[in-house]
Amino acid sequence: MTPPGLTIGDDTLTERQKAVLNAALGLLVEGGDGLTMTGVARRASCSKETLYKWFGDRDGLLTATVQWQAAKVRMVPVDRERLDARALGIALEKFARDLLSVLSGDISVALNRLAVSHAGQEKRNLGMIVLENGRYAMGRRLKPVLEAGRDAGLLVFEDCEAAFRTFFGLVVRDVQIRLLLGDAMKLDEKTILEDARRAREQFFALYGA
Amino acid sequence: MTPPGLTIGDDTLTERQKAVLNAALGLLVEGGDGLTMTGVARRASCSKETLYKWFGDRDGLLTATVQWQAAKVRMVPVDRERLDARALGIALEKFARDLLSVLSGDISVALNRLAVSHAGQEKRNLGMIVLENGRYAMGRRLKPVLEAGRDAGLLVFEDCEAAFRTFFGLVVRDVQIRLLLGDAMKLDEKTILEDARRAREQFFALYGA
DNA sequence: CATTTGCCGTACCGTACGTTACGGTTCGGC
DNA sequence: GCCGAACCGTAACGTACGGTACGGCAAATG
Repeated sequence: MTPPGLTIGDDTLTERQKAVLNAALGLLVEGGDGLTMTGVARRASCSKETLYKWFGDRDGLLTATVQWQAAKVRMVPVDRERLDARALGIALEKFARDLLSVLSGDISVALNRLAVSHAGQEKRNLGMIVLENGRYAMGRRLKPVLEAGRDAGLLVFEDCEAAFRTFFGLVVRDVQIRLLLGDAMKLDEKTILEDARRAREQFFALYGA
Repeated sequence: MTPPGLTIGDDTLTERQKAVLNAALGLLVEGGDGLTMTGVARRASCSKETLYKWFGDRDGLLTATVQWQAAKVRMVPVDRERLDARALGIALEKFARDLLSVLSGDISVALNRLAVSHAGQEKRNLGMIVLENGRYAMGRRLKPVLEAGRDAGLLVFEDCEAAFRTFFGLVVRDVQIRLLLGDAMKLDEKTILEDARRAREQFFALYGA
């Protein structure tokens, strides 16, 4: 059994365990209520006893599932070499595209729904995990780019965190909450490209030197 | 029993029924899992038989609760008389303050968590109700103001919906998703005022004539 | 070959909760 | 005062699901 509190990564899991967590992810995407211990055991062709041996209890399985998915979506970091206005704009736009793509994906929606509903109860760990690997990871990833842009004289801001949150708002707008609430909005590749370009332009209009 | 599909308003409910729904709201805010039929009956000092007689089943009670809360938070409409740049800025800033105040309130967070978790199952009605009385109601309320600003030559945009969504993003940013995920961020009166002012300034910088 | 280990499949248990049923009480109308 | 409707409080039922126990089997281990 995985010790509680230990971060689950790619190497601390056997292939069989990864398969089990992928089965849980599939069940979660197909509809939040299908994710029962019996359902996971049947989908993964394993016994419930094994689930409890490996993950402790239902919460442990859910936590491991969320962490496993978080470990899978490591986005490529942005390089801050040769930073001119064009390169910075490309980096920001690519970041926006990646963010919208992940956010609008079935897995992200299902995972955020699960974490949000668990944050309503006493168990807030799932919410914190999603926050840490979602919103906060985004900030840690983009802030060096923003600061590099400021150092290069391309951007003007005092509070980097505030600048990132504005960029976040310009990119995401009402997309995430509408998706979480079940709004059947279409977010195809073309829309994402347009949204990312618009967010970049608006961000430069607000923070460009 | 309330016929299914009928919109529950302020006048279609007796005082006793409103008290029951307020009890359900209180239970919901105190922790999503406390909202059981037995819990509501005990809190409202009524019998479960009465609950089922009035609301049909648990889903009906939840739907009525959400609609009842939505009926309570009718925000004051913005008047479009005497629209100069200063009046428009004040209207936008007040809208932003109201939006942030409602969004960060305990009831809104609890209600959105409930609706989000229900959107993950097959029953999407709660999510649609919250969307209709939340995000969409905001759009219907602000769009006339934006168009009046455009008619007065104060704002420049082609797509009113897009302009509203940008304003929404500038105001809300990451606040709602962080609150829904259980982030213990403080959003006191001072912060809301500053956020609203910043959102107004940024929106004017992007869409001002 | 004998033994241990790990795991599958399944049956089982306890609990929580939605739902129903029923006896007792209050209250307005005649 | 009498009646019926509405309602309260509680007990009871059915089910779903988290968690546990156990038999069997196959592969590793000696």
